[in-house]
Amino acid sequence: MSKATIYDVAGAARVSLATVSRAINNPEKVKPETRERVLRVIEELGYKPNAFAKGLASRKSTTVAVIVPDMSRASIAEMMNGIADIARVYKYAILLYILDHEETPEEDILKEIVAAQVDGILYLNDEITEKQYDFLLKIKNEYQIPLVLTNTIYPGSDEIPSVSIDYEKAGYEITKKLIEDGRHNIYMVSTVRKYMVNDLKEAGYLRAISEANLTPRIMRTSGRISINTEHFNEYFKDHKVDGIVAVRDSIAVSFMNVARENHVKIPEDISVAGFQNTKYALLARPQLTCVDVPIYDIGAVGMRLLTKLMNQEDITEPRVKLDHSLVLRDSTINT
Amino acid sequence: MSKATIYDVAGAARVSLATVSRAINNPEKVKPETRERVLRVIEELGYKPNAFAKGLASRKSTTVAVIVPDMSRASIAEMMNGIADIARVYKYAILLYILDHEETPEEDILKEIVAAQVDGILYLNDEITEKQYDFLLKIKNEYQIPLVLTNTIYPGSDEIPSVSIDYEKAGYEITKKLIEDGRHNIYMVSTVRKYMVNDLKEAGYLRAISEANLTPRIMRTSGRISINTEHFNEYFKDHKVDGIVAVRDSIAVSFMNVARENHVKIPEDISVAGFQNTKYALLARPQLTCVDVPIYDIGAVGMRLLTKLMNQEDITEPRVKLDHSLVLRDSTINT
DNA sequence: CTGAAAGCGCTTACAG
DNA sequence: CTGAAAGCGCTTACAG
Repeated sequence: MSKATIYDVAGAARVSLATVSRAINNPEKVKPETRERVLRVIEELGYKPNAFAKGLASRKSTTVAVIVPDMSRASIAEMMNGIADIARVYKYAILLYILDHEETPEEDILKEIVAAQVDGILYLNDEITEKQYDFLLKIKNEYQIPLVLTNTIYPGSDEIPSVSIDYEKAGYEITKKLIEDGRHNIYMVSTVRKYMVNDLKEAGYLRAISEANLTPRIMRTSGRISINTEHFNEYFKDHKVDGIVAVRDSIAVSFMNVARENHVKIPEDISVAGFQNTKYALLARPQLTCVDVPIYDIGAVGMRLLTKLMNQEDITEPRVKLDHSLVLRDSTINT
Repeated sequence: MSKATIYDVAGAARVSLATVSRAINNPEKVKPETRERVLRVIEELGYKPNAFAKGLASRKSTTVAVIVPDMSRASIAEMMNGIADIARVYKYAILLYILDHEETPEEDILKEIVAAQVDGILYLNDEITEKQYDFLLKIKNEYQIPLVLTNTIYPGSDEIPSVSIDYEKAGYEITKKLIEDGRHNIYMVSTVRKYMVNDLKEAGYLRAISEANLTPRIMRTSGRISINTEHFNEYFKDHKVDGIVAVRDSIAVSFMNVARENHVKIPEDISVAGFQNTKYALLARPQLTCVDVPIYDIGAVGMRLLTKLMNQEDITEPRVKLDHSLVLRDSTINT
């Protein structure tokens, strides 16, 4: 049996194709006996409705598009697991779009997504320019495709719902933790590239620093180890530092390595903290203190929110913020 | 303009819808002037062919399914980047299926994939049971859907093409390297769970060990840090060891941490090596010697192979093996 | 080179 | 509760 169609099922079950369709999609509208008979035939024939025909006729695809910047970022990958698990529960298929920065204009990809007739879009890119945001808004409004930002927050507008943690607060808390360690020269190590969430972490850092009447010091470097290692070595030759809050665990670990090579002791001389609570933090020595970001949950809740939107349910809060926590380990003093 | 259809374009360009279709799909069959006119209208109207109608009518979806076990494994994520980049070149969309071990029977997922009418399937799961393989074969033969195994090798059969490196050889080479370090009690640290590729790494290890007339010692533990840390601590209390080949970088790093905590020096006392050349290897201290697996390329070549299959092109070699290399760092002696 | 028409496999009012 | 029929938006022989 290559592919059984609805006609084959209808024939074998001696009903019309309309009844087959109902037995599948609106079982309660079909007499139990008929339904059973039809379902049995479906089973026997291994029938599966052709997704294209279904999508064309119903104008619903039960497919969502997930747009991600770069799969190999640890946070994105784990978020995908959360998204996929919830998508499965609600029977949505996932069309994956990985952005290749700059090469394919994002507009083209979005057009493609519209053509694919997805029922909803999950946007995981953590840097959004105003232009991109406007484009997303256009998609939402013109094409009426529900849209959720996951682990991204667009500061200006609430129009597109988002799910993340309160990064500003997290940045504030982790900085405060280092201040409690008795540190006075605390640097935030952020990225050269602008990411919305890193801006928020920086804002939280600045709030804590200013509250404590310390001098804010933000260093921007690269997420690439080979680059930031150099950079750390150079930069901290003539900078006094006793505390580091890095926007990513891996950057914090990278810093710790450089510190050790310069015979600086952690946490005795410098307290170090990161963000995310990845495997990097656990494998590092000393183990890294960091903000635990519930990244799986962010994906799951984002997908769940999208299903609500696709069902036209009312959303009470357009900006969902999940709880985070501080994980204290050996890279800070923790008195 | 919500969604322009082919009729809108045909009307505005004063041609039939057949001509519009041709202008898009077989431009050479349309008179240049007509074509230009049509294309201009398409541009103006922002027309994109409805993917469902197109799929239904043409019985091709220009979509491939990618089946993965767990997104958050570093190798899978990076492979996805390679897959996506090539998919884009050939205009294929990606339907992502993440397996939730045990919960949803894989058969159901595969049925779903068949229903989705994908043109091809990339299978990234690195453990395949005989039953699963038979099922994949059935899909390939009954439904005629091209299939490629990526970074997985099924030992028994060549029927489904695969792309990977020569893991047996890599296992052999890295073990040999430790033997050259002068090690005699070399353990392979593998996983409790059976993965095809780890079997191959073990086979290579065994070959090198037996060639050198040493005693093979395979320890199986978990990829989870909390578990394997305990396990290492316990196990190596009464086992002499001077060399470790771990099947994954992160396991090797985890071992190095335990060793250091037991005041064992690396590489002086024990040479340690891993597999993959991930960021873990670079962030570790000492930096980890390992087999470099061109994981992005494996994804890219796998996708490329699939496009050939989908175009009915002939495949000369069903088992593509990409080159790997040994990256020597400070966790081995490297005389 | 172009158009009219059939058909892809479903869903969904509309009757009955 | 069930069936006949229109329609979803395309592609593709078949004529011309």
